[in-house]
Amino acid sequence: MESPVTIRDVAARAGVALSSVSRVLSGHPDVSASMRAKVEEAAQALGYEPDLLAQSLRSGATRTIGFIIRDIANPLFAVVARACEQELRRNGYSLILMNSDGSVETESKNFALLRRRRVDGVIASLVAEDSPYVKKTILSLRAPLVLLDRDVKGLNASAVITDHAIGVKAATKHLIDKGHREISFISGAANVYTTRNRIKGFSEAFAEAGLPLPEKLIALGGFDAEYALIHARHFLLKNPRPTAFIAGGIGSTAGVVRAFNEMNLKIGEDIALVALDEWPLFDVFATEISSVYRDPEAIGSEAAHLILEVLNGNDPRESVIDTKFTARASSQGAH
Amino acid sequence: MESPVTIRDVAARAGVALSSVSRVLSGHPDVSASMRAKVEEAAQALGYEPDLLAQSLRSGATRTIGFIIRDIANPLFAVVARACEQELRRNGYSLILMNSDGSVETESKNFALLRRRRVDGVIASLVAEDSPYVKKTILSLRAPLVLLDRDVKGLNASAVITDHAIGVKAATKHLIDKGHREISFISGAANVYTTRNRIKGFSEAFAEAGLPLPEKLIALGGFDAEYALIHARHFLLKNPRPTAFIAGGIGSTAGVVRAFNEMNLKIGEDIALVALDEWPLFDVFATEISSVYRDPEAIGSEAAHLILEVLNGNDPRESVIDTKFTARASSQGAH
DNA sequence: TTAGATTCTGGTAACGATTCCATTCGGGAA
DNA sequence: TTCCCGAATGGAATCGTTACCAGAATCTAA
Repeated sequence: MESPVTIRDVAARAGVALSSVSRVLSGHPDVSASMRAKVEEAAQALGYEPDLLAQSLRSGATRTIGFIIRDIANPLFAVVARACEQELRRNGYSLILMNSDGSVETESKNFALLRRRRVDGVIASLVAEDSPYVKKTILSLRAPLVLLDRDVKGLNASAVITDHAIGVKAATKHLIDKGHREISFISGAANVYTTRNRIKGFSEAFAEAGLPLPEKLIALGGFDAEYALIHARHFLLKNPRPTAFIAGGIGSTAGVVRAFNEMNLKIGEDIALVALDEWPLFDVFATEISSVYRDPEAIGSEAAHLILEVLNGNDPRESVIDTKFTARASSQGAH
Repeated sequence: MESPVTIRDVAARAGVALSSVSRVLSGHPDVSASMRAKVEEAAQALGYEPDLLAQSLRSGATRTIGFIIRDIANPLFAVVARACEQELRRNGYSLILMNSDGSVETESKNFALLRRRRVDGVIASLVAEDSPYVKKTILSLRAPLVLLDRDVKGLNASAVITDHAIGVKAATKHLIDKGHREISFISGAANVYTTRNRIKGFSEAFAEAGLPLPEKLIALGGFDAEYALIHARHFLLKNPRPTAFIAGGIGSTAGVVRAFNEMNLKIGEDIALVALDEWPLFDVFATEISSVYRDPEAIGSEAAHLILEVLNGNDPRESVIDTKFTARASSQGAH
């Protein structure tokens, strides 16, 4: 009910000048004890709270970080976002969340809006690295940027990079060792580092085994379940049929497994599967699924650290998170 | 590289007054065609973008909504948040995300920070309805509020309420019909509407069947997996042992199923289970689990609608989302 | 006692936008 | 020609805060 109380009201009540109130409240050294007492009493009595908007306008810093992501409902990224928000909050920053819905245009609009909101920095998982918007949009941001698993040249941005290759390579080698040759790989498009780095691991394993890459079984076009479903279906009708699948992400895994179900293929018996990334209740309802795991908590808090570093005057840098392959029942021998 | 261009620069380039530029850009009717042309040319040429911070300070509206939630990594709430953000974005609002980490103190601090940030409204899923902080904190918010599945008296807030009772009652009736009597119910504390409403459905089913409520098998204390694990373990060692479990939420389900696994109980054979809420890949890796479903997309977009309604001058109101019980293999007869 | 340095305080100009008020310039009516 | 009204424009105040500058008061040293 009471109207918001400003520094002006505090000054009036304490019987001092605006500037003195400001000095007391912002901890300036040149204030007498009596002045401090008067102002603090008045501020307390009136329940004064500084207006962050006005402070931001004046100081140029909003203590606000933009977080742009394809889809917060991807459980991996939800954990990334949580860890990131927690760490930023501990440091006095708030997080503005935006989904880009898989659209480079939406993403670009999101960047523009964050710029107009004068955020102090942005953490982003780009939809694509090669869109014509991207570089222009980002360069005009005039704020530090942390990329999540993306590699865009000439940006001077920080990045949290995941070493997918190491985990995918181990997974692929494992499948090859088990006798699989016709291994299908379904994931998002190659215009993001994530995919390229995974394919790198996939290819290296084949090369080291002296085997040809099964190029016709690779589908790189979308992280969504629908894309994976359509391509898994298609591959499963081929002759020879793939004996194993590597699904690049939670959405892809959902699509691939739906295709298996449609064709009544039992995972680990009729068909092998390795999932890249795990999801909630993985440990109780997918205990048999071999996986390549990355720690989303680490990614989120590392992203926060990187942006805070730059805000504290340090140079942008890259930080690498590793992945770990775990073999389970879903990736046994080929028949 | 270029320093940010202000309305001042535009005025200088166009050779007109600040106020004229503002009038043109904000679509005021009293501007001549030539003035409009001059200003628009200058704004275009300089790449002028209005500063939302300054606009907010002046206008009193930040076009920003706070979103306070226990844990964004709960996949249900991640979908709620996505739908909400999308809808708000379409209407020109941005969303500030804050996790309260299950702590009423953190929650209270979050509210205070949002107040200082002068958000236009807040959407919140409270940790508890009865904490001493809650009402004071919320009343001092001075902005419209939408509660998610919470019932706090005397607030004049909007709310998106889920009718859990109907789904839980159907689930409980189903279990009773299948011969279960010793049904355990594990969920969060009763100081949130969610839990009370679920227990209402649970109780009603027993009452209508003329059976006593199995009070000793009810554990209401936490939505987290750990709480559910500990209490499920404990109940499973009782004599007589419960023959069925209802797990209140995704975390609870995780804990309960872990307890089953520890004791080598096979779901649907040795023990019956109904999960409240579904999770990602439920349809492919938990196809046998009976569930009570609520649509998180609907909850999120409805929350956005409710806050927009109040921002447009309407009175706060309540909106109810229903739930649906689906029987599957996990909830067959007792032995 | 006085010059000079040190505290401390108040007034005022920003930050970038909007909005009210007053002024100017036409055009139309008497 | 004079008067008035409306359209168009510029100037200034304002949102709530911080920071600079100048002046007053106190203190130290010669």
